[in-house]
Amino acid sequence: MHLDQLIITLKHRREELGVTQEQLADLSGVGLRTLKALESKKGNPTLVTLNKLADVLGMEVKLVVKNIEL
Amino acid sequence: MHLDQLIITLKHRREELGVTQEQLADLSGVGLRTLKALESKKGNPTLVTLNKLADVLGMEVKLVVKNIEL
DNA sequence: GATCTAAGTGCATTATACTGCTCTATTTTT
DNA sequence: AAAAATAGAGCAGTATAATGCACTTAGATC
Repeated sequence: MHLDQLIITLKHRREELGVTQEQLADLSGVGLRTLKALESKKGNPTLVTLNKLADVLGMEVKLVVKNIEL
Repeated sequence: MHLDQLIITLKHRREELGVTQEQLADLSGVGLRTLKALESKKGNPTLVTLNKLADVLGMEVKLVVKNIEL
C-alpha cells in the first residue's frame, strides 16, 4: 500500500462514514489544521497521529509481510 | 495492531532475517540513531520512516477497516 | 579475560510534524 | 444566486522526530 494511497483510503473512509474533517479532528484529538494538511498536501503523519484518526474511523494500522502471490 | 506491537513486529522481522540495525539503517536510508531509538524507546516514527524500514524488510504498512468477527 | 560485534544511551543540532488563527475557495443547501 | 457548511492555504510558534558523534552495555568469539 503506497503512502499516498493510504491517506486517500483514510479520506475515503471518512467520507464514507459521512464525517466532516472537523468532526474527525474533534473525535480523534488531532488538530483540524493537521488533518486538513494531511488530507490535502499528502503529509507525513507520525504513527500516533495516524492511529488516532484510524481509531475513530474503525480502522487500524498494520505492518505485514508482503504477499508475493496475490 | 497496537503501536508498540507494530514496532516489536518490525524488530522481530529484522532479527528473523538476520539483519543488524546498522545494515537496516544503511539499506533503508534511515539514520542508525533513529532506528536504535525506535526499537528501544518505542518511538513515534513518521509514516515515511516506517515505510522505508518496512520496504527493506519485505513488509508494508496497511490501513484497514477493523474486522469485528475474527 | 581480552577482543570484537551488535545494541542501547546522552547530548546537541536540524528538520519538520503539529497546532491555532485567519482568510479564501469550493461545495452544498435553501 | 445567496447563504451556509465544508475544505484548503498562509503565517507563526511549539513540540518532537531525525540525525550524527561519542560513549556504554551486552553477547559472542578467540
